[in-house]
Amino acid sequence: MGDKKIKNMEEFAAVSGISRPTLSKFFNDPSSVRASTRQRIEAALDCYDYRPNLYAINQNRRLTKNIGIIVPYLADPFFAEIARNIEEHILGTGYRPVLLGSHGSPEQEIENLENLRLLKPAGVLLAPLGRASDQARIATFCEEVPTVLFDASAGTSGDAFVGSNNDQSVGLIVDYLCRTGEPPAFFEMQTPTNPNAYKRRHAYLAAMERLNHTPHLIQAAGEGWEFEEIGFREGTRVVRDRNLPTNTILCSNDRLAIGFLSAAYEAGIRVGLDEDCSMRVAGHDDHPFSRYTCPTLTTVSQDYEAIARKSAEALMALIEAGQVPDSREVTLFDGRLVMRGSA
Amino acid sequence: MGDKKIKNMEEFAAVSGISRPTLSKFFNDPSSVRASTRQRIEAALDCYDYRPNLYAINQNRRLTKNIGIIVPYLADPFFAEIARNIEEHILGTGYRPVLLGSHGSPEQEIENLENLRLLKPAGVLLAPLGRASDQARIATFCEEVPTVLFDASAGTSGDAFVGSNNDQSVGLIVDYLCRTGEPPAFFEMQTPTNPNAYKRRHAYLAAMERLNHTPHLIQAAGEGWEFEEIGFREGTRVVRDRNLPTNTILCSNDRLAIGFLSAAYEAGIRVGLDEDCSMRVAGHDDHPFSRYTCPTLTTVSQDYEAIARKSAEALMALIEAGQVPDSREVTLFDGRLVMRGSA
DNA sequence: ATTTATTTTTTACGCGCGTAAAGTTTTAAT
DNA sequence: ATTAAAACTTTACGCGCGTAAAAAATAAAT
Repeated sequence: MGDKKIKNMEEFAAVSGISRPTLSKFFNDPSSVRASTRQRIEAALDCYDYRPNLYAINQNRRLTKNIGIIVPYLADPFFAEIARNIEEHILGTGYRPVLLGSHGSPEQEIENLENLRLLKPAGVLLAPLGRASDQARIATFCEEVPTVLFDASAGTSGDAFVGSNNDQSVGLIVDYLCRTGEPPAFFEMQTPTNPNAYKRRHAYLAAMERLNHTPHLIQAAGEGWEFEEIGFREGTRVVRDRNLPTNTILCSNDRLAIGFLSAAYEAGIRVGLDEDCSMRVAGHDDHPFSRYTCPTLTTVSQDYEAIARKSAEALMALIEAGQVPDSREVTLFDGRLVMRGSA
Repeated sequence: MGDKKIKNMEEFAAVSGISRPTLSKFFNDPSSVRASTRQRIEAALDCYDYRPNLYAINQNRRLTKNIGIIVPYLADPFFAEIARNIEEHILGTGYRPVLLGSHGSPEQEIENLENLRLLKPAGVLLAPLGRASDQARIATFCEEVPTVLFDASAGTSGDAFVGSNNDQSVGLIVDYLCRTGEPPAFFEMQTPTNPNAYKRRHAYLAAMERLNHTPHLIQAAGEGWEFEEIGFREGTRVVRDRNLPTNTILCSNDRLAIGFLSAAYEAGIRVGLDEDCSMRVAGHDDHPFSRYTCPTLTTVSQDYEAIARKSAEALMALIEAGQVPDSREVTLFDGRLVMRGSA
């Protein structure tokens, strides 16, 4: 590392013997200068502690090297994990990730978009809240900034969408549950905030019809992002009332399932595949915590890594193309069955 | 909201009839201009869509209105939650929070500090990794930027520290466990990454001595931040070997406890207070997920809100003072006993 | 060695705003 | 009404870098 402090690029040009415009090119893209000069610059950087002023750089550039990442809820390990993956991909391309969480609030989501706009980002990766989102303003934003939506869509906003194939994944777990026991009822939120929830509901209905079984929806009341709480509360009601046509429950997502399992445990109902178990519960997403539930949660995994990679790649492609694409690319990843103890 | 787009402050000065220097003052601090002019400006903002260029603003200011927040691991809901609280407090003061996660990596932590330095932040709130942190570089950073450490300390770096009173909180739960049954053994990581872990170990030893009980440490091997995994693996071994002097386990943190409970469940051991239970397990932190474990986890809560508020306040005080304080303020919050099903 | 293409240097201007200084207007106080 | 203080306007300069254009230097190709 360097020792002597350098004030600005002018000064660094003086001590390194490289002209300032060339240095400017180098700092914007090291590969844009001749290899020999690049080495000279890097050698100088070893002797002198200099990094260009971020604000001066971005003031004149129409587009910065910032990439915004917005997720609906950072306290949900699912999103934290996927955000982490995306961050890593972005860093690998020499861009600078800026992570923002919307805390489940549509106002915060818009606020985040506004703040990002001030950063003049090269592009944005957005996982919208879903139903609660201000679709119109998101659409406006997407027209101004290259944006890839992931996890959930918001209308047809965005130049690309990366998500999971709910038809396939829900079909997979319904198939599995039917093969290994009773057909499942579907446990979900009555008015889910996430558009994936609707897709999963329909996928469940379709899968049950395909298999010639009567579908059964259990719809929990409740708003917001406290899914475990909702799963627990309504799960308690479900196991108390005991008027289910089936003892196999497929939850719309793992967080609901975590709450449901907790409710079943409290009610003294054994969940799982053993002889003495009276109920089976499955989830969806392979949430980081689902391998530590009691019993461990059988679920369908979303391919976090693939979604993160593809989202980042799609955005980089957009940025490099430098123009709005002629068509909106949609990528859906298949889920993988994760057989654990609960079903 | 405004409709007409304004390019820069000069233009906005023209249409609003306010001089540019006054506008500059206003945008830096709305309360620094006369109430009547403030109203005129705000009225103009309603008609015209203008926000000052972030980069131009910060270029000349020696200190920006940015406040950096660094947590060791964003995928841990504990840190996600505390970060969210801090963000809210920062926003309330008119500053702009910038959240960064270190992904459990000391290199990333230093990288985050370096990146923050480029942002010329008014101050930084840092929850260091702990033992793995590059203490020297953190110390250097703290001398250059007003910094409040929270959750964990790093030597005596930072102008203030806000954390929890491990002596009190561990003493509290040890007391409780002893009053209601057997004295607990202490389940922890052998080489914990977090300095709190050492404090808790000592607090446990002290509490047991005070109560005239023989302490017993169960030290799990393992590195990194996959605490549930480590708790599960070593928990499995512990319940298999069954050579414990006690059937009450106090875990150094809730994430270890979550893994441990899962292990106990898998081993068919009932945990809790009921007649048919052969083991009690308690944790520490009141992790967001600990109310959904099976059984629900008895633990000591850390006062997230208080830690977040005090950290933010301490930093704002530092910033407003505008100088290094004569003494390093240390604030420790007491824990609250959270009695649930597991002990 | 000559030509040509590529890269670097020199020179110069501008981005949008912070901010200092001096002059003017408004407000508050007597 | 007079005076002093506070707030505002005018004018002007600078921050650190992007970037365009023309000239010079270097490298590659014949």
